[in-house]
Amino acid sequence: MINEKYIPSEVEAKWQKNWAKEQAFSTEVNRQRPEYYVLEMFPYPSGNLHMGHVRNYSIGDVVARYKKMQGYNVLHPMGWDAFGMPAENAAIKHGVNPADWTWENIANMRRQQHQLGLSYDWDREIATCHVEYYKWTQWMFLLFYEKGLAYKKKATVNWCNECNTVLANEQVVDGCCWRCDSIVVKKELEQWFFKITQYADRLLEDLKDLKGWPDRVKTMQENWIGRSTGAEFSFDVPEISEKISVYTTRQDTVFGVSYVVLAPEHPLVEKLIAGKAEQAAVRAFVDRVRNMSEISRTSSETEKEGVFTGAYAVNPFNGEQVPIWVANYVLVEYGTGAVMGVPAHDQRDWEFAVKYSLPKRLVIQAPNGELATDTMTEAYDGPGKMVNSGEFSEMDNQAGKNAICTWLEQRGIGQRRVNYRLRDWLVSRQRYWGAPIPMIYCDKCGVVPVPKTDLPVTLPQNISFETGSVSPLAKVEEFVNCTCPKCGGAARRETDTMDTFICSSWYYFRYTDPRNTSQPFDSVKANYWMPVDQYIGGVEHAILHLLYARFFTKVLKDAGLINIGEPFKNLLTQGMVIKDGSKMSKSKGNVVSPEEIIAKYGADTARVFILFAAPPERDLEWSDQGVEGAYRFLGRLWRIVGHYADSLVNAPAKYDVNSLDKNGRELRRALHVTIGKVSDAVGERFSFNTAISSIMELVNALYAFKEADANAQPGLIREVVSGLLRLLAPFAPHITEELWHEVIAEGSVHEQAWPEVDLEAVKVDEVEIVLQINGKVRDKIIVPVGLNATELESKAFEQEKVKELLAGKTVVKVISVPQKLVNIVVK
RNA sequence: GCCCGGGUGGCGGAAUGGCAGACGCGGAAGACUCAAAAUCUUUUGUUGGCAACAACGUGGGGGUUCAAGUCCCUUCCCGGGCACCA
Repeated sequence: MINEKYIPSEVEAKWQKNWAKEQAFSTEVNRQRPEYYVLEMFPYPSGNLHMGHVRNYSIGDVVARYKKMQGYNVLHPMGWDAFGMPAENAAIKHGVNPADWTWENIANMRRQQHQLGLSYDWDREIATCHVEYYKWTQWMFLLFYEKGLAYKKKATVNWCNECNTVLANEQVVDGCCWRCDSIVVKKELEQWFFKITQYADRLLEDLKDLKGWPDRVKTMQENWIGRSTGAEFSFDVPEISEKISVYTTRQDTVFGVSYVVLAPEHPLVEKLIAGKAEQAAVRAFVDRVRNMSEISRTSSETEKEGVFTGAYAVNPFNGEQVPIWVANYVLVEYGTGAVMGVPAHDQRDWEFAVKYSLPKRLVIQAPNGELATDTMTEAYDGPGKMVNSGEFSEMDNQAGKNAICTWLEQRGIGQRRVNYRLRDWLVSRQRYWGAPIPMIYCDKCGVVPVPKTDLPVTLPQNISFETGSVSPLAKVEEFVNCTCPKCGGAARRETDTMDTFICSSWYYFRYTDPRNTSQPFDSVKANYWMPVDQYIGGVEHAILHLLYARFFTKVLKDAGLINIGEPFKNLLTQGMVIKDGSKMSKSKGNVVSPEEIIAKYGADTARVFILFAAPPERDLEWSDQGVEGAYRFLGRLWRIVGHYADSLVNAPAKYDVNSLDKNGRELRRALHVTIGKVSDAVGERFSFNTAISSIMELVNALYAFKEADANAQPGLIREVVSGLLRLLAPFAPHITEELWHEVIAEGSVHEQAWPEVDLEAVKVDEVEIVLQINGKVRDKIIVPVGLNATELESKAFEQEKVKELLAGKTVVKVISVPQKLVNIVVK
């Protein structure tokens, strides 16, 4: 018997318990059915779900449930990105144990996820801080090391004073720390790196195959990788018997070089100025630039400044001596740390030359032939004909680029070169709460990897947290001191932990085989499920996580562990949840707590609202009244099904469709039109908002039917309600389950097949045709379906209103579109 | 500066080149009620008109087309990404 009033808390708790008991969403490899892997980015266990999570999981849950009803074997797991700074900060601030803090947060957030009624296979839950997980993260590190992809080097690295640790380039946003926003400084440190640059080309190339990714994300990755092609060659510096190697993409302009510039950190600077009058000035300049912050140093707004070294280099193309400068706009990390200056054809060089009165020489003439350095006001970087370029003069500059390279290669003084903006991934962190890097330092044997059989390297408990610049693990004697696996002598452990982005770079593989104790995952299982068919998360990971995960996947493929090269086939980047015009945040005080909303309206309402209020990729404006609307809609559904409950329970499963009257046929048509619309919206377009609006229309149609026809055929009502509940089930899983159970059948609505359109039901025998005169709607007529253009036209001219409006006018043209409209053009 | 998104009623948002504003919110009216809430029904782009109806209307300006929110050109505004990468 259906309760008169819809009380979500009762319905939802009941079914959540039931699904948990039945393990309704557990999955195994099954080759009888097509597989489908839907994944939402796993959360950091901060303690509470926020609306962004609710949105993320609601979207994923709709996809998972829909695919399941379509007959797919669906994998839909959940876990925790559980290592990271907040746990450690809580430890420092409140003296709690990071592990305890993390596990408590996980427990709370898991409880909140249960309240949302998400269809996860909870047997596959993982947490990256669990020793059975990070053991395999360490295994991955060793794999990278074996493959020569993990190495240690001393380098200038990004350091965050607030977080007391180094950061990867990807984690520096506008010169600030991605996590705490404080200014990042440079430090010279010996650190572990992953050789992601070795995969730069493939990471770039394979973007083309990611048809299911938003262009925006692909473009961002493309920019980040920043591939360029050009030439590298040397300028001789006879006075010190050295060469300065430069990289350029504009080798076609080599005859226009009027100076060579080094980065302040370039290793040759000291040698060049040794004993020269310029020595003091150059050193002062270099010191000043080095002390500039990263932000002002790399901003294109910063004025180009430089200083002459007093030394000269020889242009190998024309033998000219050109001055060597040091300037702030040259970066030591990119290319060779030295560039050739061609003021006429590079805007930066132009500005620099103007400031220091360096000569400009035109070597590319524009197609209109009007360029001259005296009349130019800025550099010309367009295409053209090479001039003043010796044997290359008169060549098209594109062809010239090639010819110059060939010239260099033939003489052995240079070659074609590809360069990337992407740098290797700095993966060490001077923090406690992360996976320890499984490396050992032995005085005799040097750097020795921990044997895989000795894993895991366990994080010690009972550790004291004081702020300082050494890694917390370095202070734990029992952890640091160990024996060398090679010689058995006394040795020390690496005390840095891994960047947590390593943990999240392979978790989607672990889900495919989460309890494996002998390997990170079984290849057969991973190959069955992978790639992830639909990945869903925020666009803020467009570069970070999504680039690292792609890198990992390629390395694992090369290592023979899997047979796919890309982890995520389709990517949906959801928009933010906004309130009062800005992102929900504690500091803005505009946070709406999911738990409160669920307590007041239920999870179904929260889900329906959040999916209905905006398309998934766009930002979503939170509206309390909108939530009320979603709640009202579910109430309306509840009541209309309740109204028909008696006849539904006794309804026949089959009935004679031909016996329906006009109202009945229309209702049945509404059902099947809705099935078509919702299937298209959910399955093809991820347009959940319009899917829900179509379902709302069907409910409205049911109310209209009730008003019009008191004696409904039970068979028809059953067909409609059964279809309606199945259509809504992925969105509002609890209420549909309850109603299904009460009025349709014993089993779960979520085990049912997705409804199919009956084309017969959708057919109509009359259509409305719009009559336009000069493109303006003047009348509408109902005509039998299938009239051709000519028949329609004559019908149109028969209309009294049309005749009236045409009186005294000349018909110029008539456009007649069957099933749609007739447009009469008159003068 | 460059590259992506986006600009549609009072609001969130719909519209394979073919009736702009589906659906929801908000507003108005009616029914039920002693009354209110809840619910159900009707209505609701703007302007003019008692009305039938007409004109206007998708950031601005041009264009293509019988027909443009949708295609093309141009311009403005908002959001995001990249930005001395040679």
